[in-house]
Amino acid sequence: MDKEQINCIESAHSAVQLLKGKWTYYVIIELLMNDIKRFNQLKSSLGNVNTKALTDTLRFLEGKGMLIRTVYPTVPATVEYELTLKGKDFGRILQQMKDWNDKWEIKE
Amino acid sequence: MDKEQINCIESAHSAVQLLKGKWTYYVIIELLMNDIKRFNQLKSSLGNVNTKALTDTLRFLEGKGMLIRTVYPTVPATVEYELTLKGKDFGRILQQMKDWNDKWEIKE
DNA sequence: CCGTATCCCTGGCGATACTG
DNA sequence: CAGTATCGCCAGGGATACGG
Repeated sequence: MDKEQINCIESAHSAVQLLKGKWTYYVIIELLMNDIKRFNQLKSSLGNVNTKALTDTLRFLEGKGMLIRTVYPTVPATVEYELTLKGKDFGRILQQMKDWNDKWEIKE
Repeated sequence: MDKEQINCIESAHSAVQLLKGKWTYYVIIELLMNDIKRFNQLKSSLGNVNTKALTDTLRFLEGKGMLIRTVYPTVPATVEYELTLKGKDFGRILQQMKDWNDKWEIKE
């Protein structure tokens, strides 16, 4: 890896930010696996996150253009979340992280 | 990306943890660019992090096998930090994050 | 020079109750 | 069902001073 490349890596910063939150990573994984999920489906899948943490996370990812929130005017309300193309493409990064981890984890 | 692949991505978890800390990312970048740096060199490169935050970060990364800490018994003490092979290989992930970001960032 | 030792403070997150 | 609204905690970081 040459120096110029590395120098430019600083622009990885905004991608890194996406993984700072405690739940962002798990939400993305869930939506990669299931395409579409409703609020409470996500909530139970993630082992009962509290509602505030989950809504904060979803709003954050929506703001970053990672997912789409769709509200259906039913009673009671139905809301579906799914990844955008950008969000789905992020899966490649997670895949590479997995590969890296498998490669370097301690074996005994 | 098929479902089985995605399911396994959960093992990306420990790679994700490496980016949670406020300074881990920047330390790795610095050491990718410079191979070897001493404590105060890192400190000033990172825009004067406070000492505690930096030592915590360095100890954390050392514990994860990302870097090597070498102490030279000079007076005053000299300490050098450099990435391990594992740490250097992590650069590929950051590179891909940069590529992803360039691909999807908003242009206007 | 390279930290350790304190103290402090903030914001991310949790628990819970309540609404359209 | 899908949140919003409060309140509170506490771990991660910051500022500073001191030690080998």
